[in-house]
Amino acid sequence: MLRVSKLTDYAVVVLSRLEAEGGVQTAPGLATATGLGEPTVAKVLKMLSQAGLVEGQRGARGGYRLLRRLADLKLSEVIVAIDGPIALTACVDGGFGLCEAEHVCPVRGRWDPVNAAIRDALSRITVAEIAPPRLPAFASPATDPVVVLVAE
Amino acid sequence: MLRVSKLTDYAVVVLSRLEAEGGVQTAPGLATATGLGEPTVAKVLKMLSQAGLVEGQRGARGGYRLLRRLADLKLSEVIVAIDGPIALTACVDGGFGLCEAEHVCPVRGRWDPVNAAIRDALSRITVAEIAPPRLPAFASPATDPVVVLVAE
DNA sequence: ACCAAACCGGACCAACGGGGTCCGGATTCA
DNA sequence: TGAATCCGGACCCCGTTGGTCCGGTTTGGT
Repeated sequence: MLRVSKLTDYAVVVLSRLEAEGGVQTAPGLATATGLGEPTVAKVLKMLSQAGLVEGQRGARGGYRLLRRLADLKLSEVIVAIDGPIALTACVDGGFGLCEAEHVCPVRGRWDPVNAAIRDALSRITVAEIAPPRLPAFASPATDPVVVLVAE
Repeated sequence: MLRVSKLTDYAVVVLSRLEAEGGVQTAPGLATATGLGEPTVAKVLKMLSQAGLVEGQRGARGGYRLLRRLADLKLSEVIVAIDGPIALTACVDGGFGLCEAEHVCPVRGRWDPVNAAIRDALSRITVAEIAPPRLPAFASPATDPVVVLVAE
């Protein structure tokens, strides 16, 4: 269906929350602030950390810190960090001889301009453009309102 | 992984073969010509027929016929025909009611410009541009190296 | 009139990957 | 020392994808 994973969507939410609050924030804190599951948020942050988009500080008083402004962060970077390389066809990855029709497949390498076009389009959009301008205090649900944890 | 389905890839192969040979061709014939499984080719052709990209003629001496030149066929049309609507996130363009975390999700509708950018990029590429210029049935020496495109 | 070829519209099933959870270990600060 | 927190895995459930198959219908040829 030509879709990115949900994790990428979550990453945008978490990143925007990181920038909105600023400083160092813990994974549990971000989870409650965004309404997402804590293990899921932790997973997303781990991936973003491995990709160098955020930095993790271990130990007590630890947490995650944004390394770049969202306005300087391309959406393609987030997608690559979560979903892996942007390649529309399955034949491109691995390099294994797994494709049984390898010697028959006539379109090998022909998707390259398509991949380039997609990559170009996604690199022209910054995370700041699609991030919610401000995390709305979603007042609709009857559940306990999410309290904004102010650092100080 | 931000990829289109294999069926879409097959569709490009089948379409290019349809145009290369011209006229009306049967699904089994296209299967043997492309090296793909016959049921798979039939499935792809059925989808393309439902989308109005090809026309099926039933009965003996039947087969499928290309309705438009590949140069006039946008790649996005093929993707939509096989994979469905192009929407990177499960929440399709402001759709309501389907997302269970509707009141929690803070990025609703924010992926719309991204979707638009992808659609635009894919509609600027024709099938003729990525279709193999000629189908090498057997003699393909696999010279073209497989390139992995990593978005920056 | 009959049969074979071919499309049509489904249902069906196995395999893969995504989504989510959990745990033990390492690190840092009070 | 102990609590808080990140880190790096392993693990399982489930939906989608892919590939196949079958009966029905249409059409042309003998």
